[in-house]
Amino acid sequence: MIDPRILRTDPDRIRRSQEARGESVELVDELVAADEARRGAIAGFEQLRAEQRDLGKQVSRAKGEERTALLARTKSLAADVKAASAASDAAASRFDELMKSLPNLVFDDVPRGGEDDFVVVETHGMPRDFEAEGFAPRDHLELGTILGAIDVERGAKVSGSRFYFLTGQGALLELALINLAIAKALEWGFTPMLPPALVKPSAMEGTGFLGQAAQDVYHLPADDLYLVGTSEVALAAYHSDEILDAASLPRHYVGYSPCYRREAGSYGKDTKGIFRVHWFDKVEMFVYCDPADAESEHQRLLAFEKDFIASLELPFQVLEVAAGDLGMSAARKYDCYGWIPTQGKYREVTSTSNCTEFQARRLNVRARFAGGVGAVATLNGTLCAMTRMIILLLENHQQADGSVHVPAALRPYLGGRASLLPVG
RNA sequence: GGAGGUGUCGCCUAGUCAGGUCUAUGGCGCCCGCCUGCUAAGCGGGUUUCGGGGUUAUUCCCGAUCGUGGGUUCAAAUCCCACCACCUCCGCCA
Repeated sequence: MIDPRILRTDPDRIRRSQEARGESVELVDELVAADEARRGAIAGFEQLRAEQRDLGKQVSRAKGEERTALLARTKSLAADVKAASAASDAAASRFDELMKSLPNLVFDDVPRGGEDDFVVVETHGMPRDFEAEGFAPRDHLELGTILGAIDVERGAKVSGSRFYFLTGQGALLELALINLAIAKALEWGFTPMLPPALVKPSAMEGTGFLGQAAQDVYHLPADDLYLVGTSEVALAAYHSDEILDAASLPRHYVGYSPCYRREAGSYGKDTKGIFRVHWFDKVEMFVYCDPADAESEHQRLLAFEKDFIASLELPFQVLEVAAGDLGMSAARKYDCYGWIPTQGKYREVTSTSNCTEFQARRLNVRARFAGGVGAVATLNGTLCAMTRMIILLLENHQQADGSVHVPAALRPYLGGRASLLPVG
């Protein structure tokens, strides 16, 4: 939720953002009206309540007939107070509901447009020329089979489409990636976290995943719990309803958890292999900071992502995502796209969002700053999404014989081996 | 899942049985000031959070807030109901 005060100071700022997102601009006028109504209702209630309190004191002192007379007056007043209280509650929750439907404010300098209107910020590394090397690259599924690393057939048998098993070297590869990612994050000063993958509705709602993204989320109705699509959800809710010491900011957390996504609406898209799956594991960075530092923290998260991908010797690009393609909670988002040889293009492998105070307001995460108590800013960024990173590693580092070169950074976590070899 | 206990504005705590100056007590911690060569002690003041209003430099006024939500009542920290969290014990389980 954005700061309601902006409605009275700069509603045009919200209009610009809504326009950039391609969302309703009329919502702003509704919000202003609802805010007005809310304040009126509250003022009415407060006045009656003060009267009631005064009369109550008189009653407590009065005796005999005077008391009887006062009781009669205050009895009718009580009904009015009750009605006014209900009216102000209703007006307040109407306003809150509207505010919750409002996505975060996009920064003015975010590129305009939709999914295809991203801006390529940087390009790192060079895709290999397999033709020059004299062989046609195998896709990750074929490599995974040769290496005995990925089993999608049995994944489908056991759990359905878009499920897989990582087996043998594949399982070891994921474990190595986790360890490398956590080791790097520790060097950068992050606190490691193993968060729950099941969360309450408030956590899901607070992080902004129950809006337009709701159909992509698994829900367990028997317990009213949600399966998280990213550990961001639990990490953001970790400090909900808390007032942090400003001196403890910025707080850097790195979480590892499974991620579950229904992938509704992506039927027929990326059906081959493990590019788009209902479950994968991910190491995720999460930051709580002073809103004034959010932009610089965002750049740091992006730098960490780049460092990690580069350490795995993979060619990639950094994109700034256009306003119309931002999630509900992001004010700005950078994606890193890694090169996939058999697709001949760059595909998403990491994503980092600056959510400014949006999630913190909804989850009530505040800090005691010099100017008073206020919402913090939250940011998140992928350090390593396992399935996609495995795809990039297998495809980019494959050799003509089906073996796969292991980047030096990963070797210590793979028992020192320099390549993954086909299994008989 | 069963039984019992606990939940008060940072921490501890008084108040709950007998509803009404509770406008929530006291201590610790913290902040400001005084005193002092410095520190400590001492003394004085302040110290929940949210919302509304007045000023926008500080301050001030009003309403809500005693785990959460309902109910009873003119009036609820206090009485009633439901829920939540934690603790102890029992059962089950990795």
